[in-house]
Amino acid sequence: MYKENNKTITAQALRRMPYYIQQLRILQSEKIETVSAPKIAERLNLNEVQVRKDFAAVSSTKGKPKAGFSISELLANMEELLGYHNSDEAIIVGAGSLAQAIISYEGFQNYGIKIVTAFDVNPQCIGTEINGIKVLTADKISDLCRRMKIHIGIITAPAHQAQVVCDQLVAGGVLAIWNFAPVHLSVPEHILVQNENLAASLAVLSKQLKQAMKKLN
Amino acid sequence: MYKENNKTITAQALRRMPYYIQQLRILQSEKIETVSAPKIAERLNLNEVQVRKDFAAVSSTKGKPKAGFSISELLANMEELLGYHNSDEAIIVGAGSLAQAIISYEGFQNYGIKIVTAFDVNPQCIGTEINGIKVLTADKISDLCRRMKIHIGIITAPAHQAQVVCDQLVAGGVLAIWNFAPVHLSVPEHILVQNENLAASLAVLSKQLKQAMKKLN
DNA sequence: TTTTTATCAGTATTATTATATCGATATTGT
DNA sequence: ACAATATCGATATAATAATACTGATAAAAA
Repeated sequence: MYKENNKTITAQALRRMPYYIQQLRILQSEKIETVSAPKIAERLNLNEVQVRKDFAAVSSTKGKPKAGFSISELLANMEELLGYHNSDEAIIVGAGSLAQAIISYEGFQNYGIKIVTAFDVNPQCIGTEINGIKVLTADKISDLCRRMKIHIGIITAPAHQAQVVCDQLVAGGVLAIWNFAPVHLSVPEHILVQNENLAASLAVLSKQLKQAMKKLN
Repeated sequence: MYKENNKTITAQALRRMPYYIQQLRILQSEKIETVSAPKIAERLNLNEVQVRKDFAAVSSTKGKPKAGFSISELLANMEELLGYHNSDEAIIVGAGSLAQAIISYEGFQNYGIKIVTAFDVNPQCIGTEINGIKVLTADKISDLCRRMKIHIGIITAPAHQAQVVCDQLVAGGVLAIWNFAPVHLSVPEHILVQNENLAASLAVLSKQLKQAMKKLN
């Protein structure tokens, strides 16, 4: 749970923000200026009250009965909240196809994160470029992080290398780690780890599907 | 929330299963036969009670005071739960680097999902292979899904194509969609959509980091 | 054999998140 | 100007998830 000008935004609400932004942008491109919570709720298949609360939690101004909220203000508030305008540099470790996908991910920089270098252990990759980002040898991780004061590390290395890489990042002074390896990472207390575990999502999907199929029979 | 032999597994517990499996496998490889909830909790930085409840929810046998749970049984139960042994076929739409990463993802089939074909609109990709999986032209999506009775579709296409692709999948009889495009998909009631939104995770990470940095100053 | 101890199962409590309800109010149409 | 209506904010309730507590018990130690 996070606070922004004495308002509280829940973790779940934060995860919904990108979807709101997407919808608001669409409306904005249609020259619409205000929108109500129920309208957005309908478009995103969410509960009306939930959307209104989320809007209230980020919006710097109040919504008006009947009219709703100002789209441009909501967008500005959400972008501010998500750190669109203050970019922080990041590095990525493991220069495989996942790294490539992440590097070329549209709207990455919008979230205040800019990938400056990639690392890999494979000598074949080293020296090459991915979307304009150089791939360096993995021994230099801590060194470069320290010199460039990098705060964010992204791990797309294979599971068996993830902990080693993680330790190097921490040694280099990295504060937040975005981990795509399907393993738990041990880190000191103060380090943030955000796990992006395909396996976990797959587990949920697979289970849900099993349920759904059972119903069909 | 899901039921398995009159036990209830929460969605959150399900997401933790892959982590448990990972740890249990490590212990098993060290020839250890039983493990207690607090031990696993410590390794994964989780609450002891949470782990015990999760174990109780999947385990076919009870844990023993002082000794804990049988590792091999827990593993068998978790694998069964996640559908390790009954594979369902899936297709992936959008044959870019993300698709490649997913296709080559280790242990994919473990979750009961096997990718049989990829699709793309780009004529350059069509006919090529990614890790042994053929890339076909996107017009054939519904047709192939229907003919092969595919139940799972994975969308790695760009945001602006996602809804079109989604509609084609639904038209082809797909029941569950794993969506990597950072947009909301409109689907009929009965279709399952699992969103894997990098933007949403990034939003959380970025916000957390901002908080953490504030503390440091 | 008795005591100690780690762990369990079950129940209670708390925290978080989602949804429902209701009176107040700005806008629209009569 | 007035009534109808969509939407708001606020408060209340419900659902879900996490954590704390307690007495019972199997295994290890004395």
